[in-house]
Amino acid sequence: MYMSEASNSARATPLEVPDRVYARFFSGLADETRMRIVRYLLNGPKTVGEIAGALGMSQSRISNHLSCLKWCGYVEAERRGKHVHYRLADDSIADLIRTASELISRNAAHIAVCTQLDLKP
Amino acid sequence: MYMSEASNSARATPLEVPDRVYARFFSGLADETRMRIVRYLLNGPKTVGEIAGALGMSQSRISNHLSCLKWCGYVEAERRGKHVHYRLADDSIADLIRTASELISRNAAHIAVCTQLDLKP
DNA sequence: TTGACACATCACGACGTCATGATATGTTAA
DNA sequence: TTAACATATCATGACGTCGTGATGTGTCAA
Repeated sequence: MYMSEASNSARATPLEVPDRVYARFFSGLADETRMRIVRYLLNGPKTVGEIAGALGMSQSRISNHLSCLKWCGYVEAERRGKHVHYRLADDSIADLIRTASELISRNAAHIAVCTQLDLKP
Repeated sequence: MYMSEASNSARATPLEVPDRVYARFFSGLADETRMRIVRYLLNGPKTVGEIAGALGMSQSRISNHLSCLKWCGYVEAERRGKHVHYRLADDSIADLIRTASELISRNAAHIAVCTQLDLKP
């Protein structure tokens, strides 16, 4: 899904995160399907099939989004036999979502109808 | 991209946020230009012209993105004479960015070999 | 080895989002 | 009022991202 040039170097403790990387990172949560997956994984590790079944979506769709989430660092995968178990990669992802929900709760009505540059209130 | 809402929650508490709204909210930060604007506004309120000048971008481009950020609740606008001053709408937006930077930094090793996030500064 | 299962990847069409440049709205001062 | 400035909005074309369905890869058991 995502395409980009390969990176050349990254320091062990990068103090400056380029805005482009921030944007890429947040784009991981800027999709309803991926958001559903991430929030579903708050319940604990799940296999691809479990996620697909729980969300009522095709296996390829879930797998595609999981691979996107993995690249962005939201989830980690571990193969166990035929299955691959996915889990959230870090506890602070829950913090991120909690902070967002607080911000959203103050402006939910507007956000729901936000259509980016094509505003039609 | 946008699908209808899948059956998601059963009767929600007032604070429950639909995943599609989460996605919309995070899409506000899922663009490099908007990310630059938001981070620039961490320095304090600025007019449209100031932002456009500082970032070297056209006025219409900045204005378009500001209107998007406003709808998503990231910024607030206040007109003073001919100018419109924009500021971050909430202090916790800085928290959101800081948490993200920690997550990104924590994944430096993985991101270093990531072919989808370009880390060049 | 074969078959079945679980998951990953790919190509394609549909549609969303971007930057640009032209134009419209609003504000102030002369 | 008019002119100049600051900002907002719109139409267009380029490009990115989505979901689907087909196909590829990996694992295990018989």
